[in-house]
Amino acid sequence: MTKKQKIIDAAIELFAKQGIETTTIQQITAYSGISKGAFYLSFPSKDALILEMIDYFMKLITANIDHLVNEAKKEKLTVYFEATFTSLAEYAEFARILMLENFSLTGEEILSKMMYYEQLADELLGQILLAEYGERIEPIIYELIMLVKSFMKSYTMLLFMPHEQVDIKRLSESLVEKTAILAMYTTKAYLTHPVHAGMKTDSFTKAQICEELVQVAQLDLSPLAKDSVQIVREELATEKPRIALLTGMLANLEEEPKMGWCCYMLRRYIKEQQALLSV
Amino acid sequence: MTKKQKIIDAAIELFAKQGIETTTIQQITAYSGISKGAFYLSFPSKDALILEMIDYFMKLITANIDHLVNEAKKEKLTVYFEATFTSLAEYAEFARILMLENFSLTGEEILSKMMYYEQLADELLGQILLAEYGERIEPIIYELIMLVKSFMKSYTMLLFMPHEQVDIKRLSESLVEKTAILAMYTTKAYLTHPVHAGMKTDSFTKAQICEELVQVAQLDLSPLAKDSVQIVREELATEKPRIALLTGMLANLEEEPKMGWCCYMLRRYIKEQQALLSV
DNA sequence: TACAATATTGACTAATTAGTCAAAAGTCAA
DNA sequence: TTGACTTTTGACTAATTAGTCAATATTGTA
Repeated sequence: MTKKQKIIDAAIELFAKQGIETTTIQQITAYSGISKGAFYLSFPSKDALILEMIDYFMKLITANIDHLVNEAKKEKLTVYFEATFTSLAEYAEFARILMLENFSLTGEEILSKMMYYEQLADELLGQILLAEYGERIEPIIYELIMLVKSFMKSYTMLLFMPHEQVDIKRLSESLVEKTAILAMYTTKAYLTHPVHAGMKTDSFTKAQICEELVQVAQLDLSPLAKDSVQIVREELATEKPRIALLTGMLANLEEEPKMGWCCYMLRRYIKEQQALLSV
Repeated sequence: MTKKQKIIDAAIELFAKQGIETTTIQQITAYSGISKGAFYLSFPSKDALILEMIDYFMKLITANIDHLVNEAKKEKLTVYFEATFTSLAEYAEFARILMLENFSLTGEEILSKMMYYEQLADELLGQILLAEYGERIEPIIYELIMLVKSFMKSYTMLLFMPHEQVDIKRLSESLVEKTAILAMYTTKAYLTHPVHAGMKTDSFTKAQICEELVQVAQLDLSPLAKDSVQIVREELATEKPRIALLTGMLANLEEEPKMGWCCYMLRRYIKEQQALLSV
C-alpha cells in the first residue's frame, strides 16, 4: 500500500469519526503510523488532502451508480435509487460527514468540485426520468430532478442514523411510486430552468481519459485489464477511435476494481460518440 | 439598546457574513464597539452566545409562522408555505448560515435545541395536512411530513442564492399542488412512524409561560400590552385559568412586536386546554 | 563495505483564538 | 470633592494546529 493510500485510509476513518474540520494532521499521521513531515511529502496541504478525499469518494460513488444503472435493462429508476442508497450506506460514516459539512467547507475549489459531481448526478437522473416517463415530462424535468433529489437527501439521512435499519428495496419502491405520481400529475412546475444554470459538465476529452488511464496503469491489475488499458490508450491516440473496440475493452474493464472512474469516463465518451453518429 | 442586544446584532451580521464557527469573539466585540471583557460579562462563553442566537432566531420564525397559519381561515397549507419562505427570506443570510452549519455545530445542547424546533414545525405541518386532507391520510402522515419538509428544504436553498429572485406565491402554489398530489395518490409509504421517535415536545406549563411573561414584561411595551401581560400572569397563577380571558388577552398581544414567543406559548396552551375540555 | 542519494522524522515556528484578571475608568451618594 | 463601589478594558495566558527544516535513517550502488 502506498503512503498516500495509508493516509487516505486513516483520513477516511478519522473524518468519519470526528468530522473533517476537527481532524488534525497530527491525528492522521499518528493513526496511519507515519510522521508529520511524511504527510507533507504526499500532500502539499490539508486542503489538498480534503480535496483529494472528496474526489476519491465522489468518483467511486458516481462511477458505481452509473455502472449499475447502465447495466440494468429495465426499471432503471428503481436501480438508481437502490444503487445510490446502497453506495452511500457502504460508506455511511464518511458520506454522512461529507453531507453535513458539505457547505461549511471553505475553499472555492471544494465547492465547485461538489457542484461538478452534483451536476453529473443530475444528468444521469434526468436521462433516467426522460427514458422512463417520455418526452411529455420535458416541461417539468428540472422540477422533477429537484424533487427527486430532495427526497433522496432526506431519506439518505435515515441511512446515517445508527439505530435505524433501512430497507433499501422497500424505500426505493416507495420513492419510485412518488416519482411516478409526480411525473404524472404535476402541472404547476416552479422551476423551468436548471438551478445551477452556469455550470456545464463538459464531456471528457480523449486527452483526459488517457491521463486517467496512465494513472491507473500504475496500479497492479489483472493481465487482461492491463492489456485492455494499453489497447484503449493506443486507440484513443488515433484520429477516429473505433467505438466497437472501445466498447469491448470497456466490457473487459467493467468489473475490475479501482477502474470505476476510467470506465465511467469511457462510457460517457462512447455514448457521446454514438449520439454524434446517429444524428 | 442593552449590551446584550448590541452583541446579538453584531453577531447576526458577522455570522451571516462569514459563518458561525469562523467568527471570533474579537470580531464581534470590535464590531459592536465593546471590549472582550465586556462580552464575557454578558455571555459566559462563545457557545452560550451561539445557543442564544439560535434560540432567538428560531423562536422568532416559529412564532411568526404559527401566528400567520392560525390567522388564516382557509388554504392553511398555502399560508404555511408562504409564511415559511417569507420568514426565512427576511433573515436569509443568517438562515442560510444556520442551515448550512446546522450539524457541524458542536455541542449536545445546540443539536437538541434544533431538534426541538424541528419537532414543533413538524407538529404544525402535521395538523395542517390532517385538516386539509382528512383522516384518510393518517397512514401516510409521517411520510407526507417528511416529503413536504424535503421540498421546502430544497426550495429554501433558492432563497439563499443572491441572483435568484424567488416568486414565493407561485412557489407556494406549486408546492401545494405537489403535496395534494402525493396526499391523494401515495399508497406505498416507507415511513410508518415519526423519524425522531424519541423526541417529544411537552406542552408548555403555566410556570413556563409565566417565566417568559416575566422576561418580556421588562421590555417597553404599549400600555395595553403591559396590562394584558399582567392580567395573563395573574390568571395563570389561578388554579383553573379561564380560557375566554386568555384568548382575549392573546388577541391583545398578537400584533405586539417582540411578544411572538409568548403568544405562541399561550396559543398552544389555549388549544390544548380546549382539546382537553372537548373530550 | 563505503558512500551518496533519497526518504523520513519530529521538534520547532508562527499564527490563531477562547477565556482571564489586574488595573483603569466611570458612577453616584454623602 | 471624596471615596466606595461598579463597570469596562485589553494585554496576557494557555492551548491548539498547520506547516517547516535540519538532523537522522534508509536504500541502492559500486
